[in-house]
Amino acid sequence: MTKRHEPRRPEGLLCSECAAHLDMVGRREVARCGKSGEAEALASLFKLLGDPTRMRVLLALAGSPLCVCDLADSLGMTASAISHQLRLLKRGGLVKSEKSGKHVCYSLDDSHVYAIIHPALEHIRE
Amino acid sequence: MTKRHEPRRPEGLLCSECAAHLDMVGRREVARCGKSGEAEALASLFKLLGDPTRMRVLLALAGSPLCVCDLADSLGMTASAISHQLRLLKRGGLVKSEKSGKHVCYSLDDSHVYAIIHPALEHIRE
DNA sequence: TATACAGATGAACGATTGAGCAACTGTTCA
DNA sequence: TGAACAGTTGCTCAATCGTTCATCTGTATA
Repeated sequence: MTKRHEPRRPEGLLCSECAAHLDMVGRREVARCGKSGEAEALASLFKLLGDPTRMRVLLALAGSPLCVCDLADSLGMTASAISHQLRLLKRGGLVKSEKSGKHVCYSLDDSHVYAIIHPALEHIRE
Repeated sequence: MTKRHEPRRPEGLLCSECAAHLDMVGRREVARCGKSGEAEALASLFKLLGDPTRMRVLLALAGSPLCVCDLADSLGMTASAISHQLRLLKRGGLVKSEKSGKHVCYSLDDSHVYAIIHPALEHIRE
């Protein structure tokens, strides 16, 4: 006989009640904001996420905070290119930086990033 | 004495248990996918969302399905411009179309769209 | 102080892209 | 049939964007 325990929830899924709630609230609020001028702000946020280099930077930082040269090494790009993109990500409030001696350590600034990327991941996996 | 009822949940928020679960799973999965080649697919999905015209189209369609000329009217653009963007959105699996006589009716193709836009909305509202 | 390294920044180049125009297809209605 | 309308598509152009290169600042080490 199996022991009584918390019901196992499939990874990445919410309980049906919460999923329905999230879905309903999401639809209503998304449809409503079409009337106000938030479309442009949304678009520029997504544009920030819509570049392969910047996305790879964000995913790397989702693993752990990294300095510019580590990012450049692991992505196989110049530090200059990475620095340019980090500047945009920082201006958009997606990453923050902390100076420590000669290095500058970057990390994600906003847990919303996970909440945005995760459903997108489910979309591209169809 | 107040009647016993479902606890009122603030709009747009999940119960704390589900929120924590979603957050945890989100972080883990997002960090992990950095290693596989999904960054490019994610970026091209977000690039699709990263244009003001396309975002306004999506938000309009979140309200209700619309034909091209209605979209063009309500957004103050030519049908050609809208059609060009709808083509991209359709190719990306974000909208679907249904022909009905002279008109072509477009609607959102994926409920993930809400799940992606909603947290983004919370981000830009800080 | 001199050297080396991490990072930032501005200019410039090549590539991409959104919108407009014109031409075209397909449907409706007189 | 023919006119009118809805929508699509190829072409073009101006604007935007990402990367590279050269240069500059600031910090650590010899």
